[in-house]
Amino acid sequence: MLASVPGRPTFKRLPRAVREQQMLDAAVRVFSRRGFHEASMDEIADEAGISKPMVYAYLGSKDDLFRACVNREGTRLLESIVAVVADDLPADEQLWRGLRGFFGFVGAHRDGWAVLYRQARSGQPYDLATLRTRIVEVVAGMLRSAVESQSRQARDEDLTASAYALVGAAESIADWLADHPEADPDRSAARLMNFSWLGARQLLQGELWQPSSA
Amino acid sequence: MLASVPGRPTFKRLPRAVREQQMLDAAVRVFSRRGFHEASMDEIADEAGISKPMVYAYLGSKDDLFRACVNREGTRLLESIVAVVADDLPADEQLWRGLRGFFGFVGAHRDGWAVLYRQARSGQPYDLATLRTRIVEVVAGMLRSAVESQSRQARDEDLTASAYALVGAAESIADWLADHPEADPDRSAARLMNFSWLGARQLLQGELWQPSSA
DNA sequence: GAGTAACCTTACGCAGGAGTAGATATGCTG
DNA sequence: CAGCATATCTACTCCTGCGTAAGGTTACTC
Repeated sequence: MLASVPGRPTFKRLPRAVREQQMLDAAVRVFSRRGFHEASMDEIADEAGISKPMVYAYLGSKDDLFRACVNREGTRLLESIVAVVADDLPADEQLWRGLRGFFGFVGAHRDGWAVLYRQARSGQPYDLATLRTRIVEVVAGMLRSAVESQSRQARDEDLTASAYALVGAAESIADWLADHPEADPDRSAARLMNFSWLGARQLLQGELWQPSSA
Repeated sequence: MLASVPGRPTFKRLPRAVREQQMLDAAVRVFSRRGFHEASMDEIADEAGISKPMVYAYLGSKDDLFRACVNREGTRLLESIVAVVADDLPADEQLWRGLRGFFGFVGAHRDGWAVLYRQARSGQPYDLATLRTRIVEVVAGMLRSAVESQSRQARDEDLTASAYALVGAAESIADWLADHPEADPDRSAARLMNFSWLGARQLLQGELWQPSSA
C-alpha cells in the first residue's frame, strides 16, 4: 500500500523514549481541551503525528495513558512548589515562594494544569487525590512549623482547614489565569499573597503586603 | 408480556411534575457518583424506578438532563447564599452569613454539590461557568461596597481576584466537607471565616474571629 | 362503562470509539 | 549488503450505551 517514494522515507523512526514524550505532550493537549471522555485515542495519535497502535504499544490503554499524563504533570507541579520552599525561612517568605512556584508552573504549563484540575478531578481519583493531599500536607506542615516557631499551639484540624482553603484559593486563581494567557503569573501570586496573608479585613482597610527580598 | 396480575397494578402512574423531580433526584445521585460520562441513562432510569424512554420523553437527551440537574442545583445553591446576605450589614457579618448559607447547602445537598463542582466543570461549560461567575460577582460586589463604605479605592481586578480566592477556598473546604458526612457545616464556615477574614498572619499569631450576633 | 389522553413499557437500530491482528518499513550491526 | 530487532502502518472487530419505534396500561371524564 502506501506508495513508498524512494529517497523520502514513508515515516520517520524515533527512539522509544522520545516518542513516548511526544505522545504524552499530545495527550495532555488533547485531554486538556476535550476532557477525558471526549478525547479519542485517534485524535491523540493524530496530534502526536503517529498512528494509534503505537500509543497502545508504548503507553497501554486509554486509562493508563491518562494516568501517565496526570503523573508527569503532577510530579512537575509538586516539584515547582517544593523545590523553592526552604524550611528555615519565615512563614511569609515560604508562602510567597510557594505561590510563585505554583503560579509559575500554571503559567508555563496551562494544558497540564487543565488536565490536573479540570479533568482528573471528575472521574476515578487516579493519583490526583494523592497529589492534592500531598500539596495540602506540605502547606499544612508549613503552617504548623510557623505556629510552633512562635511556641504556640493550634488544633491540627484548623491548620489542615487553612491549608485546604489556601490550596483551593490558589486553584481558583490559577484557573482564571489559565484562561487569561496575557496575565502575569507573578501578579496573580502577589494578589493571592495579599489576600491569604493579610486577610479580607486588612485588605479592605488598604493594607498591602510587600516582599522583603526585592 | 408482563403478566398483569389483576388487582395489583403493573406500575404506578404519577403526574408529570412529580416524576420529573424524581428523575432529577435520581440523575443527580447517579451523576454525582459516576460522573457525566460514566453515568448511563439506563442506570439513571433504574435509580428513578422508571424506564428509559420516560426520561427522554420528559427531560430530553442526556445533555439536556445534565443541564437540568446543574440548573436546579445551581439555582438552589445561589439562593442559599443570596437569600441571607443583606446589603446594609457590615462586611464581616455579610461574609459570615454567606459562608454559612453556602456550607449549609453543601451539607444538605452533597450530591448536588458534587455534580456542580466535580462533574460540571470538566466538560463543556454548561451553565456552570455562568453560575460560578455570578457567585464570584456577588462576592466581589460585597467586597466593593465594603471598601467604598470606608471611602477608599481599590482596583477592580484586585477585588475580583480576592473574590476568586474566596470562592475557591470555599469550594475546597466544601469538597472536604462533602467527603466527611459527620462534619459540621457551621464549623467549616467558621474555619474559613477565620482564615479569609483575618488572614494567615493574624491566624498564626493566635487571633480569632467571633460572630457579633450569637 | 366506553372513550381517550396521558403514562409507561419492552425491544431494537445504530454510531462512535476502544483495542487488536497482521503485514510492512527502517536502520543498525557485522 | 544481508539479517534482525524495532518501529510503524492499515484495516479491521466488537462492545457499550444513546436514542427511538411501536405498542400495552391506567385512570379520568361524561
